[in-house]
Amino acid sequence: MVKISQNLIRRMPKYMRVMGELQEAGITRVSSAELGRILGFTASQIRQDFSCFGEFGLQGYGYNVEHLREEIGKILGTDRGYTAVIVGCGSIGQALINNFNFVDHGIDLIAGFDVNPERIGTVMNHVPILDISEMGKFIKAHNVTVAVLAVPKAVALKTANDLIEYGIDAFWNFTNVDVVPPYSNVIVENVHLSDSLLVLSYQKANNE
Amino acid sequence: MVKISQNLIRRMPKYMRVMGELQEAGITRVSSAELGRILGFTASQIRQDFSCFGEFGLQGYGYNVEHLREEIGKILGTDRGYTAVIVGCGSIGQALINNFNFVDHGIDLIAGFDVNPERIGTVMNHVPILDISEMGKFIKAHNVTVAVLAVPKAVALKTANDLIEYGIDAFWNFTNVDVVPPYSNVIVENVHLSDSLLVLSYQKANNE
DNA sequence: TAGATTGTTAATCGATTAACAATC
DNA sequence: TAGATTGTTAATCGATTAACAATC
Repeated sequence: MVKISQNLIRRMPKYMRVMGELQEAGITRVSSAELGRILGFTASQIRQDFSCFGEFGLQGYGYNVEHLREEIGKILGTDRGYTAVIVGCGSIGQALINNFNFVDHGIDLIAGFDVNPERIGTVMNHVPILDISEMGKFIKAHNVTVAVLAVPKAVALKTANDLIEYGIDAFWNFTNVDVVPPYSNVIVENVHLSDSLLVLSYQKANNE
Repeated sequence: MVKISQNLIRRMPKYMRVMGELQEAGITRVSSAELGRILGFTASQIRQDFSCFGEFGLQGYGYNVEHLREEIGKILGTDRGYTAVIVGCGSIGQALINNFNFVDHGIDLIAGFDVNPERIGTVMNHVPILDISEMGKFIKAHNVTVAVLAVPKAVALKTANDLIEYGIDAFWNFTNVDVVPPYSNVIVENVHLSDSLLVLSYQKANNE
């Protein structure tokens, strides 16, 4: 198979999103030209992108929306039954528990962990909040795929190291701490809100 | 001046972050080679990047950390005295108010807006929460630079259009709704958490 | 001065776009 | 069949890297 560039990987979720919207709108087929119009990409790029993973279209017809969506889902791993826990249930953790639809991404959010006794034992949006001291046992018992790291900066590194010890090898990292360097087989996706806001500031400052 | 690529713009906040860390650590000078080691970039790329904006270094010496940080700040607009309001103070909005350090990005968060009477009139982390019906008047009176959009999906488009009418032309968009298409002179920075999680899922699914 | 490191030009590499034969 | 649109190869474009003269 061809080399999958970082740029291409970041475009895949966008294809996924559009396929969902088309499906909801009851549209059953779509051409690369139409997809290009929707996303602001060239038709060429879209066909090139898909061809890196297989042949999903039909000459003279285009792409079947449902089928393409399924295939992209397989590529992105949304069909794998992944599970997640949120570590740190402060305001960021709670915002994710209450607002982010993990199920839509094929991920089952099975628990939150915190140190605050007022939170421990509660249930937020069907997710039980457990004592962080039980985390090791829980993770070993439940085959957890992803740890959502939303703890305070000061304990980010220590918590990440603990999680790695418990067998976690994929982090969705909301702390502004680089938690990865030496562990090359640990996957970290950083959510750098800072970078995002600074890009906006740049655009504003250089708009005219 | 040279053309500034999107890739370069997205690297600038990372340089900014490292300069801050170096400064905190009391380091006063740094070479492109050392920066490259820290960030995982080539020294060549770093010099090339900086040269798009000016000459900030000194042959045989490298870059003065404080000076370079200041210059990058100017490029990113952190010295412009921008102000922001948060529109929608549900859990995402509150998480930002309580956790995100706007001041570190040179931005003054001056108000939140909501429809919920229980929130209106309160103060969160020094930020007053006001009735959304007063938003138009407030924005016209206070020269607001950025609107942080954190309202429910259903009212995202309507709220964005209102804000544009009140004179807002820069959005930090936490809704999963594209709020921009036709308004070409409105800047939108989308925080697509979905995309981020799907990339993580992809990496996990294709790790071995 | 000798050593270090920049800013910049040229070379390479990779990603996007264009073109088109294959085929539904 | 004629029209449409894919998958793929080739051409172009842009971004990264290498090299080096300038100079602190």
